[in-house]
Amino acid sequence: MATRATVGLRLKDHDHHHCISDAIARAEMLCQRNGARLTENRRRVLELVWQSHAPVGAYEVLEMLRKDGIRAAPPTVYRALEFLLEHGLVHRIETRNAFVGCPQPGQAHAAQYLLCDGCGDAVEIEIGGLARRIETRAAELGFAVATQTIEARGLCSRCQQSAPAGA
Amino acid sequence: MATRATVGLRLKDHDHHHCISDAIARAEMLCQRNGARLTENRRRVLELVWQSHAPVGAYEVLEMLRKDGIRAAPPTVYRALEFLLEHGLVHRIETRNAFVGCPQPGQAHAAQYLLCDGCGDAVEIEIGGLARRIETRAAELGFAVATQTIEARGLCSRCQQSAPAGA
DNA sequence: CGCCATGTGATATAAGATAACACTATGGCT
DNA sequence: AGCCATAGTGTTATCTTATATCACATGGCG
Ligand SMILES: [Zn+2]
Ligand SMILES: [Zn+2]
Ligand SMILES: [Zn+2]
Ligand SMILES: [Zn+2]
Repeated sequence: MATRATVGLRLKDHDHHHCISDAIARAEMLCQRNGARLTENRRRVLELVWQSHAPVGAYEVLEMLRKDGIRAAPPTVYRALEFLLEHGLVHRIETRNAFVGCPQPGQAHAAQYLLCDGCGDAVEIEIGGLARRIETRAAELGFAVATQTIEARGLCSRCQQSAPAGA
Repeated sequence: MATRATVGLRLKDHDHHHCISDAIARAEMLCQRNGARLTENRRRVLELVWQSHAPVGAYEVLEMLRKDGIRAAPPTVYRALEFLLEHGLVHRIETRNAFVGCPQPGQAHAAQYLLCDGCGDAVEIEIGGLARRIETRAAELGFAVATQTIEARGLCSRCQQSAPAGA
C-alpha cells in the first residue's frame, strides 16, 4: 500500500470510533504476538491518545484519565507512554512534546509527519526512499543512524482555506 | 560549496576558537545587513552556544552566563535565543531541547542534523533535494509545508569505535 | 513457602519555557 | 536640548514537561 493517509482528518469527517477500536485491536494482536502485556493502564492511555488525530500531551492524557475517575499521577502516564513507544504503538512528536497513535504498528518504519498548525492534526506519511537517503548520506560521513525524526509543520488543505492570507 | 561538515568534531581536533570568532563575525555582518541589533547579551549567548559543537540547553547557557559574573534569569537567555533563531544564527534541536550555532546563517535552508548519542556533537548537513522532496509529497496531499525538522540520531564514526558492541 | 521480575501508586523534584510588569536604552523628531 | 516611540532588559512568579525514588502488589517458579 502506498501512503494511505489523507490530510485534514477532522473527527466529524469519518467514523473515528473505528480508528480507535482498530488501533486497540491492532495493539492487542501485536502485544500478544510479542509477549508484551497490554495492561489496563496501557490500553486506556492508548485509547486516550487515539481520541483524536492531533498529538496529545502527557498531561492532557493525565487530565482525561482523571476525568474518567482514575487516580493517576504523571509517572502513570509516562510509563504507559514509554511502553507504547517501545512497541511502536504511538510516536512522539518532538516539535510538540506530544504523542500520537501509529496507524501501522508492527512494521518498522521511520515515522514522518505532517503537522498542521491550524487544526493540530498529525498525519503520518512515508516518503519512499527518504529514510534510506538520509542513512546513506550519513554513512558517507561515517555516521551510523539509529533513529530519524522527520516532522513538517504547515497547514493542511482545509486550514489553508480557512486562514488564507495574512489574516 | 557542498556540505562542508565533517563528523565527530572534537574540540581538540581543530582550532575551535576560529569556529567561535567566525560565527561572531558572520553574525555581526548579517545583523548589520539586516538592520538587527546584535546586543551585548545576544552576542554573549551566541558565543556560549558556540562553545562546542554539541547543542546546549538554555539553562546551560544561563549557568555559563552566571559563571561569567552576569546576573541573568531564564527570560534573558530565552529572549536572546529567540532573536538568534529568528535571524538563523542558531537552530533548535528538537530531540534535545537544545540549541546549536548555524554554520551558514543568512542562506535560507532547512536545517538537517546528525546527532551523535556518544559525544553529543551535532553536525548540520544538507541533503540535496530532500527538503524539496518533502514539500512536493506534502503538496500532493494538499499540505503546505512551512518548516521542516530533520534530525537523525546515532553514532559518529569516532563514537562507533569507542563503543563498538553492546558495551 | 521464599524469591525474583514486572507493574503500579504516591510524593517530590528536576528541567524546560513563558507571563507580566516595571524600567532603561536608543534613535528620530520638533 | 526636550520629547516620544520603540526595542531591549531585569525581576519575579508561574506554567509545562519529565524523572527520581521508594513502597507495595502480583504472579511465575524453584
Ligand atoms: Zn480517526
Ligand atoms: Zn489543519
Ligand atoms: Zn569548532
Ligand atoms: Zn560521537
